[in-house]
Amino acid sequence: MDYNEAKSTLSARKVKPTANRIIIYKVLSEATHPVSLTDLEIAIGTIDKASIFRTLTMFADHDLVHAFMDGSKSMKYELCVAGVHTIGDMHAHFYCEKCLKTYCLEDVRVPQANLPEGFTAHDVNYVVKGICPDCQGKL
Amino acid sequence: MDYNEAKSTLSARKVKPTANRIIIYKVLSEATHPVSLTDLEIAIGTIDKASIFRTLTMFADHDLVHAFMDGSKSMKYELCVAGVHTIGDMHAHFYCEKCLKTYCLEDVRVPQANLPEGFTAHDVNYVVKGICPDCQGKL
DNA sequence: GTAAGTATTGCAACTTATTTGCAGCATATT
DNA sequence: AATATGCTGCAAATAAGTTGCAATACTTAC
Repeated sequence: MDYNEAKSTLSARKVKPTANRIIIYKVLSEATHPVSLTDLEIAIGTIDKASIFRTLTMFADHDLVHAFMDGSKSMKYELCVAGVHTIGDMHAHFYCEKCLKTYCLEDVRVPQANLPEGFTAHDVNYVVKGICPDCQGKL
Repeated sequence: MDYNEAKSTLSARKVKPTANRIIIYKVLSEATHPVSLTDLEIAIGTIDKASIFRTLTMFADHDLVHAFMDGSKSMKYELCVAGVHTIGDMHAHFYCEKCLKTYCLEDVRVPQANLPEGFTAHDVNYVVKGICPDCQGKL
C-alpha cells in the first residue's frame, strides 16, 4: 500500500489523515504479522511511542485496526479487513512459543461457543499457542 | 479445601508442600473467579509477591494451575481440574468489560479450529469479552 | 488574512505488572 | 553437626502502557 492509498483509506473512514497516521497505517498494512506498539516504534523510528499509542487506540476505536492479546506480554495490532468487525467474522491467531511471533490465521474463523444465560458477547479472542511451521523441528 | 487436603494434593503432584505453597494452593482452590498475582497477594497478605509469582509459575509448569490472559492487563490463574490439561478439555473464559471480572466458563468447551498445515497446537486460549449477568442493565 | 480555538505531537514522567538478584533461613543429606 | 540444596523476602530492574503538558500545526470565524 502506498502513501496515497493509506491517506484515502483514512479519509474514507473519517480519520483526519495526518502525516503520522498515514505512516502508521502504511506500516501496519505492510506488516506480515500482527505487531506490537514497540514493533511499530522500532520499524518507524521517527514517531514517538505515545503518538503511536494514541493513534493505535484511535484506529481501534474506529475499527481500522483490531487490537488483541496473544500469549505474549504485549498487545498486538493488525489492520481490520475493510469494514468487517463483527464477532462472526473474527479470525483466529496463532502464537509460536519458539520464535514468539504471532500469526494471523485469516482463514480460520473463530468457532462460536454457546455462552450461559445472561452473558452478552462483544468480542472474542481465540489464540492457539504452539509451534509454527518455520520452527518445527528446530531445537 | 482445607490445609491438609491442599497439602496432600501437592504431595501427590510431586510438589514439596511448603507452608507458602499450601496457603497459595488453598486460596486458589477457594477462589470463585480466576485470580491475578495481585489478587492473591492481597488475599493472602503475608506472602511476598515474588514468592507467589514463583510459586504460580512453578504450579503452572506442573499443570497444577492454568495461567492465561483475559482481556485485562494481568495474567489470571486458576486451578486445573485434577490431571486434566489437554487441549480438548480446555474451557472458555469470559471477561466482563464492566466489572472487569473474569469468569471461568467450566461448561463451555473451547471449540476446536482447524489449523493450517504445519502448525502444532499446545494450548488454546478462548476468551469472550462482553457484559456479565450481574452487570446487564447497569450504567 | 489573521486572530482565536481546537487538534496533534513529542517529551518526560508515572503506573502497573511482572521478573530477577541476592543474601538469609530452612530443610534435607551425608 | 557440616554441607548442600532449596525456598523466601526484600529491593531493585524490566517492560509495556499511559498520562500531563507545553509547543506546533491546523481550522474556522471573522
